Amino acid sequence: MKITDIAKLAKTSTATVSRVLNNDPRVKEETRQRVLDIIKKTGYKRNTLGRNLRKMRSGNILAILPTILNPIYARIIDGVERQANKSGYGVIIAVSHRKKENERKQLEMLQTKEVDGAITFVSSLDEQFLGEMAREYPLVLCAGFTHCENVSYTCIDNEKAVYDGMKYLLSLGHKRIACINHKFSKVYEYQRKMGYERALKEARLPIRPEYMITNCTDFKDGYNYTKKLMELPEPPTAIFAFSDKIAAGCIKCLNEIGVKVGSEVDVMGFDNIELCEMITPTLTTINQPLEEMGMVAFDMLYEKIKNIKTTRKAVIMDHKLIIRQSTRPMKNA
Amino acid sequence: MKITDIAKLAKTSTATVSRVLNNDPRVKEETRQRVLDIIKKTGYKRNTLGRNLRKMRSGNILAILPTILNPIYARIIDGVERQANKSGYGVIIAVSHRKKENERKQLEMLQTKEVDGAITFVSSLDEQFLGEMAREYPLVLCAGFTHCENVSYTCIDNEKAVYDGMKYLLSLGHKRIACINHKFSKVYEYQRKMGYERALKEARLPIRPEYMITNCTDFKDGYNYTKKLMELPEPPTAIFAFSDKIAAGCIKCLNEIGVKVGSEVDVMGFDNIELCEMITPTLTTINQPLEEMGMVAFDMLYEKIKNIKTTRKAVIMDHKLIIRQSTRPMKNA
DNA sequence: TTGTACGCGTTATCAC
DNA sequence: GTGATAACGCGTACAA
Repeated sequence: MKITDIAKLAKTSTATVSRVLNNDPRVKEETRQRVLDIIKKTGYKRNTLGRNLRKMRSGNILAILPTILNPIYARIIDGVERQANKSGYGVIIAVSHRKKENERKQLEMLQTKEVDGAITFVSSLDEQFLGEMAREYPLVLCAGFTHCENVSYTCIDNEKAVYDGMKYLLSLGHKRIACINHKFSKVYEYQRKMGYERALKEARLPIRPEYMITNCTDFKDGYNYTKKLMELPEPPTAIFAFSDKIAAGCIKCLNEIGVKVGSEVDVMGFDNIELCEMITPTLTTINQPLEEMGMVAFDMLYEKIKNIKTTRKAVIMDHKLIIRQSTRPMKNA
Repeated sequence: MKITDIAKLAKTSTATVSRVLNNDPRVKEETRQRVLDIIKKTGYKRNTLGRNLRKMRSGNILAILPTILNPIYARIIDGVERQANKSGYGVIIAVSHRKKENERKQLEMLQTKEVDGAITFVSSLDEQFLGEMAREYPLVLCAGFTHCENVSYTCIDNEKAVYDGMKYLLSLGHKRIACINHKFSKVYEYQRKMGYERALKEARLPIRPEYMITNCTDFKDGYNYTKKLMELPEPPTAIFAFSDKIAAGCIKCLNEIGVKVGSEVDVMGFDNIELCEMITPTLTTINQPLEEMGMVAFDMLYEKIKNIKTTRKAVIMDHKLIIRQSTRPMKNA
């Protein structure tokens, strides 16, 4: 059943049927009804494949995730999907597993017109390549920072977020604060490090390399590094982990070696995922507005799809300190 | 740049170019090279829109999720995506938010040829409607059970899974075991209830309605219901929650009211999500092979896409008891 | 081994 | 308001 069949049955032309389907106002009410009747009677559904070819668009966008198992990305996608849905776009997810070749191949879907635009996250591709793609195709970076012209992006101010977290820990009376950073050499990791160091400098406290853990990916790493930190001659009195899962690893470790979290040693996370409320003690953290970032990312992409000439945009979202049980004023402060 | 341009530049026909693009062996090596050279030189990429119309397929499948925020679905999608990727299919995600109208509209994408097949999860649609769609289009149910002809499905044996969990708890010496079931009136919830009751009957223990909580959705509910359970004149000595998040709520509550989990009261979850290892004590649970279920679901769908006439299939996956710290032999057993 | 010619289903243009 | 017709880019049956 195709548009020509409907036209014949309604004794009109394909053009008119198409107009009805697209709510073109210049169709006589009587004709419209006749066509709609036939459509209803036959159960005709328009074939999107033909439509897409004619309009030279796919109606889908691509979201390239490093992994979907991290709830952070799930939440961002939730925002993207919600917003895309409103504009009638479908969201195709592609998992890069942080492999350059995968991401490259996935971005090719822009060139083959399989998707009308793409949202990428912490990218493993060089900025040059990204920039070249963005010159020709709608491309947006979400939850990350880029120097690239043409690539719009949205993220929080990571330097300030960590700085604010540190200020809070310092205000509790901590003098020995460790931080645990991620593994992948991304701009935001550098920015977080800077925030950590700035806060210490302003407080006239030393920056101790043994307190600055890097190459930490997940829960298990958080657990292991915490053990090492606590074995130092002068262990820290607070640990600021730059992800909640890592912080959960810290807490797990401290619980096991009998150190009271939230009195003897404070722990702070980053992201504010569901987990924070589930562990004991509950986890103080920095909130990232992930759903909103996803929504903003889609909106920026949509704008680019509608008019590729729009200039690049940066939307910096607000972070927020969420205080829970894992941090408390020091007794001897 | 389209296929005709390449044909002209390579001094051949569009048919031959198309053959080269599709690795048709009956092209002279010399011609093939000439075409490939031009393709490389011009950076030509084939337009998928034209191709899709011609082949009357979209190259995408749809995954209709109740929500993407539950890590369970994220893990299933991981399996689906992985497998789809191998076959060159894209995965479009659509979130139904458990709304009938949403799900219905999303399934329409099959009729409009926007997707070549669909995987649905715990569906809120009546079986009749699902069955009708499945007669015409490739449709698969993942992590759920259905009576529908035409709808292939994959899931674990939920009755036996709960039964096995109960047998384990009984073997530890428990005589008063509560269970906390979900909210949505799905077949699998009924099956789990049956498993719970069968185990009690076989052990000649009474089935106490006050120990059978229902309408429990998430962490917070688990927390609240546990409080109520422990306020009973005869509180249970073990709680079997039919989701890990709910179980985490139980543990949280017990921790707070000073009841030792894993000695005074045992707690058991369901699903084996990451969380189980992160909380204290770690959570005994029933593992569902979620990634594998996603992979199987895609494979079944793929088979249907290739040949819609294939008969309906059911793949029952193995569950597994994972023992951790939240359960232990009772002292006085 | 290659080329010609047509059709996939829709929308846009133009003429009426 | 409406209808005829030409694209959109590709794949393939058929002929050579």
